[in-house]
Amino acid sequence: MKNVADLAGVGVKTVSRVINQERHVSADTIARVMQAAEQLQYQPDVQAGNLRRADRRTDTLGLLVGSVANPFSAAVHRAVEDAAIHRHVAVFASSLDDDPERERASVEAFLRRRVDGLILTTIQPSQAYLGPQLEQGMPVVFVDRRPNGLVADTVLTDNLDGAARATRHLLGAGHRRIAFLGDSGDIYTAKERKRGYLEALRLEGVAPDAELVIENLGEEVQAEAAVNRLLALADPPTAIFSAQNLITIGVITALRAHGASERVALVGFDDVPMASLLSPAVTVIAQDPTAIGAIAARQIFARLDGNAEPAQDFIVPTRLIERGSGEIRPV
Amino acid sequence: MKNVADLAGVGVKTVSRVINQERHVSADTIARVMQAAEQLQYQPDVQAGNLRRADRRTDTLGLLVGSVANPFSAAVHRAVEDAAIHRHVAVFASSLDDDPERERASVEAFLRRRVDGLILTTIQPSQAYLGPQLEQGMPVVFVDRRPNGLVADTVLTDNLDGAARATRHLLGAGHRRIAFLGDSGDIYTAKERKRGYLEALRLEGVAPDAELVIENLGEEVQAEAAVNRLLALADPPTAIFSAQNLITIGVITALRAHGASERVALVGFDDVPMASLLSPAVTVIAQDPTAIGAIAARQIFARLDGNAEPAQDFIVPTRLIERGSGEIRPV
DNA sequence: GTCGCCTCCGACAACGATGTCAGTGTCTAG
DNA sequence: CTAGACACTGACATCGTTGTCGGAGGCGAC
Repeated sequence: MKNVADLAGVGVKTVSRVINQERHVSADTIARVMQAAEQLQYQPDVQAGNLRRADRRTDTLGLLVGSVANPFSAAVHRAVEDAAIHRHVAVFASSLDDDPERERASVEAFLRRRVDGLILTTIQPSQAYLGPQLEQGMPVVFVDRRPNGLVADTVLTDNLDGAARATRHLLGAGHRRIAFLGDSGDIYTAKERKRGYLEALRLEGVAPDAELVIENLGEEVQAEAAVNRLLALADPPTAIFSAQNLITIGVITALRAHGASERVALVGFDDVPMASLLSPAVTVIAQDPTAIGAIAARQIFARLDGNAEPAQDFIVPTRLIERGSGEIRPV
Repeated sequence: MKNVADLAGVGVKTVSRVINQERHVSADTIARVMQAAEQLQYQPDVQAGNLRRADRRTDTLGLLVGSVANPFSAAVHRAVEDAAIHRHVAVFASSLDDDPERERASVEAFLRRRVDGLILTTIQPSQAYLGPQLEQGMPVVFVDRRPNGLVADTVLTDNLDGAARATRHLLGAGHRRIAFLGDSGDIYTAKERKRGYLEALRLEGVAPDAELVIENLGEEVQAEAAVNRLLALADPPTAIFSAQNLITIGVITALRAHGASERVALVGFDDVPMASLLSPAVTVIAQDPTAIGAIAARQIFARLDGNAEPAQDFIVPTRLIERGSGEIRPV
């Protein structure tokens, strides 16, 4: 900036005024400064400005999602980015990988860089460590999973309702032996979805069978193995509710291998890529990651703009997409 | 930092020394400072430090990809993140959307934030505007597309070879009427893939038919329409080479609708999600986005660590995955 | 005892920008 | 002609941190 000022023959403050489009600079001076800035390829340093600026904004956001390579997370990321770009806010994106240590490291990295706000998916047993930041007025929005030990804005899929709906859909097709395949019970969404499954069974008067409930499936191959076990039972399930994306894919693979995909009904939680092109096409409870990201970003910016209402929950509804696999009736 | 110093009863410089683990601080003082920092939940401001620090590093990277929601881009992003996290480097990720204005805005946003390096996918006709940064020693690596008006490290899929291989594969199955479906000829990868297609035809002595070459397909529905047109020709193609991800999906949808998916052969460039679960399963030329991201990050860090060799091209090979659709023989 | 070296520590300037304030010049109303 | 308002400008302090430098004290070698 000093160089620009020297070249234009003005003081640094005047350059600052021109760059920030403040008033009280003559047209002539503006032209000279602009030309000098152009000539020197001057780019202001937002961090340095931020140091002295009154509002202390860095125009930067920290986003922590499951994994930037996961389609659900990627859609959330994209929605956040689209909201941020309009405000000239840049987004730091990190992957959680359901690793508590990564949560800690990422949040710390964000805070050291003085982001204006945080959008977080979490795995640690408690997020109380963010208390000081919240009190200082930093906007924090949790997405996909509810925080513990802290009250803050949270954007959630309606997991309970979606899982119940999936289960009711299968019950409605006449199924009574419906298996539940889910991932680790430590994860908020997994717990909720299992709860929805059990509740729907209860309301219909169907006693849950522990044999049909398999959890802690982290990867596709584990889901495949689980299906293999289920189909080998004396009284195998006639339908499967798969409570997560990758698990659904594992289930499809395993059912195919057994030649059972036209016989055993399947409803998955969270949409699967290419679902409508598979045969049978896959019935799912679709989430709306774009809405989740958009709402989270909107709330962050509302807070930055002064909204000081009490923390709020945003529940994003799911949508049942009937494509075929969920409408198979028991034999 | 001032507060920590006061609380610990030492000077600010001593706090700085403790935080940065410099030598010449007594164990007793270290303990006092650490305790004060803990008590005040002190987080150093990396940007302020960077202002004065000799190396001027912000431990920050700018990454511009096609779209963070696209699986290919997401995999690149993930690979970059994994490399960065080990060096405590945070990544700004942005989406290009093949919009020149977005390229300009994103790069500017990165530069204003003084990132240590750039990993870019570009769309503008020239990247000469980055000349000054390159000269100042900022590492810039281009991924997926070659830059124009600038010599810099570049990581590319072997588009020419991959496209030629796809075409040869179809020729080898006996096809002579092979359609080419690609996106905008303005895009580097599209040009290269078309070149590979034409070259393979030429080497085999097959005259290209302009009727069978359709370009500028940006979205799935356009690809579907193109297939409809192709199948309505007097002498329709017996095979299709689809030069991009989304186009391949559109082709599959359209072939299905015509009941032609078991009759018309298909090879796609870039893998498609769930490809092996479709019927017929989709034969593709798979790219390796993880390798691309990893190589780009490695090169950025090598440059930051002082590597000053001339700019280099990294060509990442493709892999032909035969799954069925590409092995259909002409009737 | 003195010199030199080393450890430990803090005062101060500086990084690149902005907020404050005061100074100059011009215009308008009385 | 003068006072007051307002446009325009730059000097200076400041943001949170680190580089430089010098001072105080301890220790070993001569």
